[in-house]
Amino acid sequence: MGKVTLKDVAKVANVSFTTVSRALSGNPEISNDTRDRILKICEEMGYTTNYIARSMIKKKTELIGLIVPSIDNPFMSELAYYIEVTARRFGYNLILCNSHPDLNQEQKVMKLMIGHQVDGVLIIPQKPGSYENLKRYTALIPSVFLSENLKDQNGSYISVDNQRGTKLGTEYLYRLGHRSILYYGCRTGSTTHQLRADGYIEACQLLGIKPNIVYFDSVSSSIELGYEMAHKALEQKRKITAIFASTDSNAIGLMQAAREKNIRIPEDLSLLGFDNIRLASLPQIDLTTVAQPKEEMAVRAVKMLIRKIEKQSTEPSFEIIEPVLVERSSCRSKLFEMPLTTQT
Amino acid sequence: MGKVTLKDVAKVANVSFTTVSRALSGNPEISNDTRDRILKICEEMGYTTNYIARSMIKKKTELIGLIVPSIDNPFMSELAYYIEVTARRFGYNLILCNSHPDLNQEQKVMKLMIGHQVDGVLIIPQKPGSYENLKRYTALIPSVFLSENLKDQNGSYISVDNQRGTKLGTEYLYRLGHRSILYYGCRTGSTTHQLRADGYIEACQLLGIKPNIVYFDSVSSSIELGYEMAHKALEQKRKITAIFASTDSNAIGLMQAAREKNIRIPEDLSLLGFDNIRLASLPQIDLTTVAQPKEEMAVRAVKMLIRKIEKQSTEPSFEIIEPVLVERSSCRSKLFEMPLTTQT
DNA sequence: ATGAAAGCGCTAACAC
DNA sequence: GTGTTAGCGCTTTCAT
Repeated sequence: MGKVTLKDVAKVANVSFTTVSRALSGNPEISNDTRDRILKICEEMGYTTNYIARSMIKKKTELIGLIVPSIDNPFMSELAYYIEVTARRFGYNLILCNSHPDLNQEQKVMKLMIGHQVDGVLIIPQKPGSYENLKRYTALIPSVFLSENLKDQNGSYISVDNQRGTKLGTEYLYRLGHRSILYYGCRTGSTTHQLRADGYIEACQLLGIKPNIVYFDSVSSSIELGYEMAHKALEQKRKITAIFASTDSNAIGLMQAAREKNIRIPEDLSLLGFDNIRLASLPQIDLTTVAQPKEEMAVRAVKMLIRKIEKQSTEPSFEIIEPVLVERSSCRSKLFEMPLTTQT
Repeated sequence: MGKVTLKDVAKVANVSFTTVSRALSGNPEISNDTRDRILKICEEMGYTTNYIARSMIKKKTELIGLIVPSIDNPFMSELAYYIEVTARRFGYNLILCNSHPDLNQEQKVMKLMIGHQVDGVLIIPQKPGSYENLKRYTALIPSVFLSENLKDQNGSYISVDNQRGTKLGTEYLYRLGHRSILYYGCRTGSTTHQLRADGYIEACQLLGIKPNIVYFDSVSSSIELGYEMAHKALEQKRKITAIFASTDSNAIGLMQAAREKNIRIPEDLSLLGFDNIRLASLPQIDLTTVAQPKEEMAVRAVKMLIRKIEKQSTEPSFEIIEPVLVERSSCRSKLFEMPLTTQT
């Protein structure tokens, strides 16, 4: 198991180990003959560079830490995929840690990563309190938060324009003829959710319709929660013609509850989601939704982090990504319902 | 950004840096006074151990490499979640790489991980050829393959008992009264799929019913493929009463095709899957399936790898996990259809 | 064009 | 108990 080192190669090639190092690093101050000869010997002996040793000197590991609440969440695993691919494209590898179940754990893995000398950290925060929780460490090392607005706190982040997203969605429903739109599942205590609700309210005011919001008093969204809370919301049914769910998960949970109540989507009720998780595109779901462009977010987060690493900067900066409406089949136009006579 | 080192602390504490090292490592050959004093100074100065430097000497990085085809696949991200949690419980961290799109890439990331001096590698193989593809490197470093049978090739692996799984499933359908069961989506060229088909055939022979298999000529399963291939398979409808899909993805794709053809599941057709991916439990899907116990597989894979690391062993070994039938609503009993008179 | 030597931050073996 | 020294595998001066 003893790995082949520069010294081993040097011995065989009858040169100093410095020369071998030069051959491998493409240093020009070496004759082509020796370089070729050495490279061939390296290949034969199965030499592999020890990045650890190199890091000691270069003070760079080419490692990026990725902290996610839980990688088995489809939204996060998709982000993680694009992050890994992008990072590797720029020569960086990923150390992955789940920060669940609590802020303590999140701190612990952050410390761990710093100990491993990662060049920078990408954090998908676990809770609204995550930024405060990690502040002490993000000051030490280039860090970027992903997917949460850090409004008013001076950290770096990439986030979708949540407010614009709900405004967009509300306008879309309005254009389809909906005038009584319920906003479903605003999580109290989350900046992101606050912004989403704000966008909805703003659009309502602009369009002259009355806002109607169902709040959730929980720390995370899930299909189960969306299902449980749905029954209450669906009681309002007579009045409302469309529901704008704060997340796709909530929407999908509600979808199930609606089915049990024999409320057809979109015939009886239009349903709009937010996030565009994978599930939304499943034929059995086919949910119209306001998409967070995951690939773009991941790519920009990695690029921002690498810029910070290269400048050794911990200065805050941020980028806001435009959301995109993805039309599927869960919303229908109410316009065709109007009797033609009204137009004459 | 210059991090605090042992030397820095030593200077402040007025001791040699060895003493500081001893204080931190809990070495007993040191007075309580100095230890406490030093620990306090470390805390104040914000010292963090440089694992990189430690690794150089210990020749252990406490890092495990995880190679997955694509982390955004829900099955894999779920496995990855349990792997990370288990690994960290044993003091190991994870380096994550996606091996897509090809065997070349898989080799590249494997080399990379070895370069980073990971203590061992966990591989979710990309293709049947992956083992052969990585052989050269798995010989160098403790490695465990996960989720693929490596029958006849001498590598280490953890896999569900695929053959037993399909036997189990077929028997289940038989018990429900099905006698004409189509096996849907056997991928040619995959050992795993071969074993699954074998289990189905074996059960059929034991039960005295005729095997009926639809083969897929592709390298991976997906909902889309399951959907596309379904139309042909559903033509056989008159004769068959149940379909056993080789994977949940295939089952879900077929489900959609069935709906378009107005074939009701389970009323007109029973459907059984394999894997128990997250989607299967979605209320809108609710697919009965033969589950791969993901958590158990992940835990056992990590434990096996750590055992190898501790023994510095590259000897092959394997563990086969028992599949579990998860009943949901996509299969129905045909028994009640039989007129009672037949029993008199 | 090549070699010798220093040193990255740490642990471990050996003195005292 | 504490300090001294060597050295992990590599890159990077500085000589030659």
